[in-house]
Amino acid sequence: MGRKTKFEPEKGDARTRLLQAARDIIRAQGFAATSIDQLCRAAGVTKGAFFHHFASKEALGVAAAQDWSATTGALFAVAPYHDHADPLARVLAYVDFRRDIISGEIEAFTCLVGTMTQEAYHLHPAIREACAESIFGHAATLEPDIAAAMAAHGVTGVSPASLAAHTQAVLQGAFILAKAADDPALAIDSVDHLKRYLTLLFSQSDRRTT
Amino acid sequence: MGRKTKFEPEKGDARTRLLQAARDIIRAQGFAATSIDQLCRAAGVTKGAFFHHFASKEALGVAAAQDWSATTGALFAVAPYHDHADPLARVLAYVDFRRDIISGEIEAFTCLVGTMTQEAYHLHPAIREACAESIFGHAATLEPDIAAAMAAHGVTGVSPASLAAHTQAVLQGAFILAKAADDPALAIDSVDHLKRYLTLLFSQSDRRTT
DNA sequence: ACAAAAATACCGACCGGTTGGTATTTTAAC
DNA sequence: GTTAAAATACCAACCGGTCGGTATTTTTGT
Repeated sequence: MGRKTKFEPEKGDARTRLLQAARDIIRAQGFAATSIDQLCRAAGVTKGAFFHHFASKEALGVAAAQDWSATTGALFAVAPYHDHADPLARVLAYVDFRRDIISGEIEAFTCLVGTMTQEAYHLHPAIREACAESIFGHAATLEPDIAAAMAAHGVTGVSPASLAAHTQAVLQGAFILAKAADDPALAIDSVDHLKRYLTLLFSQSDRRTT
Repeated sequence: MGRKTKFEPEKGDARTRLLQAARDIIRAQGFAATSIDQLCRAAGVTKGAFFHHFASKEALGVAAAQDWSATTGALFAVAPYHDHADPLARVLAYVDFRRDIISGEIEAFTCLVGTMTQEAYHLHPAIREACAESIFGHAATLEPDIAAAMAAHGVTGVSPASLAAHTQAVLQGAFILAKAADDPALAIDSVDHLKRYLTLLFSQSDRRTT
């Protein structure tokens, strides 16, 4: 029942290293353009190890999406934007938090599952599903705060789920623009527009009704 | 010394058919997952014809992006949203126009260059550049109307270029969400949020200042 | 007017390397 | 000693790209 590698204990096991390599390389190159050999080379493992842990390249894609959900989920769960007392303040602080992440190399702040969705939605339904769960699962974590803020400010005409999804759409689109222009500033601009939208949406309704 | 074909075999030109196949197949599968053989099969031409017209697969990608710019540019140039007298009405009608396009099969309404940008920004700089020119070139066509609407409604604090770029970010993000959920409705929702943002942004400033 | 010359358009067999994946063997933990 | 983890060796299909060749059209010298 050999479970752990005696050597290189700090680097983790083959599966973890492959998942890390997948996260970094697929974000930069995309899923289809990333070969299993390249992944193995980057992770420092052999092909035999790869197919011991993953049944296929598609299975690796699914696992990478799930791993992405887990790691980003943990990151957002402890992020400071939850600390505000007012629900609207929490929502706006979330947007600020997303904005602050955008800097440096593009492949360091862009979204793995957004990238994979584009390529896999037609060819690899299993990956598409895992990506969808990641995106909409994360969006769902915003819904309670959005719903509370809407109730507090009397905003009607939109659903919390739709608004939560829209924040993710803006972020995904911002990443595409940053990639196209090869400049993170474009992404930051769009996130600023998103914050302005939320501010206007919630302040406008205050004047109308309660 | 024959230089150019005076009268092209107009309709069924191999180059044109390859470009059409590229537009359709790459939108569904992505650039890397689309093989030259598949393109040739779909276009009904041979590999010899492919490499007669395009120096490489990357060159095909660049040509496809440029072709996309040309065809969509022609479509938007004659679109009815230009007919409104008021610049803000033109901007909002543009958003409506984009919204109305979203229906049916996902690969029919999504954006070729947005899809290619994700995959090519790191591996194929030439494609990234062609995609960027397509996206930001289109955004630039919106700037005069946005600038006029801002002047008319006294909107300050944002640049016309940034707002034009943001409309494209929302659209690109909306496409990703539609792909992830396999449902165009998600994309329509985000475009609705975009229109609400523009409405709020331009109406709010009216109250404050000129 | 006419044909040689040259360029374009297209074909499809073929090449070497790479791909995702398999089969078998070795290593190491309990 | 058993069993999981990982390494090695290997494969057939496919990849982007090349190449020699043909057919057709346009240019051009006369």
